[in-house]
Amino acid sequence: MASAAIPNSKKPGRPRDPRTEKAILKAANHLVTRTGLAEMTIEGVAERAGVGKASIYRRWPSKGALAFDAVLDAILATQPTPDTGSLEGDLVDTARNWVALARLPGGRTVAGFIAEIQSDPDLAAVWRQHFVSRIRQERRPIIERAIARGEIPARSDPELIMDLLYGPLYHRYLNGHLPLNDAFARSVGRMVAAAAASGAAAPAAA
Amino acid sequence: MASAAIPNSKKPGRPRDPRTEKAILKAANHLVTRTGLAEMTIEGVAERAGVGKASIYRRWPSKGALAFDAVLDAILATQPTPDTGSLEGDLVDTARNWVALARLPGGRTVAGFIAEIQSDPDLAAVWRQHFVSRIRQERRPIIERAIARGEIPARSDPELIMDLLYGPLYHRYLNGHLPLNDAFARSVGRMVAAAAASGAAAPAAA
DNA sequence: TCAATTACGGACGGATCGTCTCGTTATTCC
DNA sequence: GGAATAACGAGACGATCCGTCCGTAATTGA
Repeated sequence: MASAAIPNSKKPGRPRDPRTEKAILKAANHLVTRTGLAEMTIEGVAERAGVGKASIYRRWPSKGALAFDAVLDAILATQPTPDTGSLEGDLVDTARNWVALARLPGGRTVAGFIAEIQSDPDLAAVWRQHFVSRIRQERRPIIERAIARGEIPARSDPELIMDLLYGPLYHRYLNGHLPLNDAFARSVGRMVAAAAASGAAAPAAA
Repeated sequence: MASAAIPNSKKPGRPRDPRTEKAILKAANHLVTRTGLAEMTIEGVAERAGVGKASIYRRWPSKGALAFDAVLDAILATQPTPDTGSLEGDLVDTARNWVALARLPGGRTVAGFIAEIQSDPDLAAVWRQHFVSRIRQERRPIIERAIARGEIPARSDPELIMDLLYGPLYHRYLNGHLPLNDAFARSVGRMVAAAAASGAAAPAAA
């Protein structure tokens, strides 16, 4: 009954060197955070990592997929789910954390991914599943606690509230038409909390 | 005192053929709306228009600038400023119009520009000035009328309200994590109207 | 008439893509 | 031990597209 649970290499041929993968990811992380995803090239990563291009293509199907693996964990680590005791407090903190990430060195990294997924459907699917949906799943307790506290109606749509919160932040982040700062984050959190408290996020009773 | 008001060619050298410019714009419009901005190439436009690449670079500094000129008027023409008599009605109509544009054939055109400006600062400046700011300017009466009707506080921030409205629409449009449909447009308009009516878009009194 | 100037279409060198080949190395199966 | 297999770094390769340069054509002004 020995199934595929054993990580022992049982396939013939030379096994992949784990250091190769680490070197590629490290080089990709450096280039994508320093120069941006658009400027990062597979050839550049290969040169910096001291590997052949084939060793990259053997592991990742595209530049975007590699860059995603190279930076995802670090980005997610900066975005905890707050628990302040009120809906407005949680929404404001969430928004402020996001703005703080965007203003960090390398803060344009997410913008590079949004740009990339507009013309790479495969990467878009990975992005939605492992980034957008994952963060939203982690933020669900904010809404659930607000409902439990009686701050908002029980039927309030969590996805709608999340879109209302993150949407304006991404909007300024991607368009750059107005400052993306702490004051804006607070305003957005306050607005969304007010809208949700008014019951507008629940199906219309009329 | 004859100033530069006369269109007569008075500069030396061969004058530009006006048909060349029209042919380029027509070819660019076709390619950007059919295949997307990322897939459009200057070489492709030149071939389709039957002109040399230099004739394109002589007129536009980049692919994005050309595409922008080729499609801007058509896009703006689909986005009128509604006047329904209520803030919620105006916001809902604005959102619905935008969603309708996004769902049209060629509806990914704007996504291509958002992607492009993430790595083209010059195009980003043009985009902000001639698209984002222009649309916002045209929507100002929505807020002003709502203030005049007493629906929202006089100090309400129009930019904040616009970001709250457009942000969530763009968010679903660019990420594709959830459907961008008429129901969503209505919900967003209703939420933003509720938030603004609550006074959350005005500077905190506390 | 002719020098100066600018537009024209097409040719050109350069960057990067993704694939492929080379000679070598590490591992499995018999 | 030896054949088969697959990963390794290096880089050649054809393809695509970039942005500029080149020779020619059209126009102005002296």
